[in-house]
Amino acid sequence: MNYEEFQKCGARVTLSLLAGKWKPLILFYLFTGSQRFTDLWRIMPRVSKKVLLEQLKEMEEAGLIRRVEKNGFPPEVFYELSEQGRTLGPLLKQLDEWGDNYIQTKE
Amino acid sequence: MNYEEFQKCGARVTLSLLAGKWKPLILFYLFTGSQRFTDLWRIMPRVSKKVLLEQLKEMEEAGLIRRVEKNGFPPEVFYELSEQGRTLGPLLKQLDEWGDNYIQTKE
DNA sequence: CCGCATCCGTGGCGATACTG
DNA sequence: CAGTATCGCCACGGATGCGG
Repeated sequence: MNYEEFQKCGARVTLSLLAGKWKPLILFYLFTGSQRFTDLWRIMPRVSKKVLLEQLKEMEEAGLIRRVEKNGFPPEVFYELSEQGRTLGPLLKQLDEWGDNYIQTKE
Repeated sequence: MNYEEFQKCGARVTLSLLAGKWKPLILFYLFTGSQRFTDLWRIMPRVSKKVLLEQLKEMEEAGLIRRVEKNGFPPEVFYELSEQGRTLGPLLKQLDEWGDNYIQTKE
């Protein structure tokens, strides 16, 4: 495997989708159900709205989540997992388990 | 789960260990066996020695790989997976498979 | 409430040259 | 050959304020 092949390989692609600082956390929350933007934002007090929007937009373009807008004023926007995004479940679980195990061995 | 918990959660830890631009590729190569530094470097023509060394050092400190030095001149240094690093095998495989699948659905 | 524009600091990454 | 020193870029993330 050379560099070009590596860039296209599955592992690289997957990691690039999860690479954003807040994306895994967003995914974890969305696994608990559809979330309103302002609620997502409130749960993560340290992220600016701008950045949160960026990450959501990227994930939406990647097809991992869906943006659901309810017309009216004030606006009401929900974000939820797509089918594609839901398939990340087992992967996130394994990432989590490996990490927990790793932490154990370091203590 | 709040932000602080998230920072310590397993998934986050795992992702942080794999986050370097060249780390997954390094791991893939090391899974094929112990590698001399200069060979690793030759295989990845686009990375500078400085950066490659940085990533190797971080992975060594994380306990994922081992640095094996053979005394003499010119110096001869090999890098190889630790037991800990070897346990990443199934995880990398799953990352790769999910990514391949993802790419399929995009075509 | 949601999204966008602007400005800015920082760190990861890279190029290059040099030492033992 | 392996590693260090120096310099610079730029994308990412963050702070703040405006507008629909």
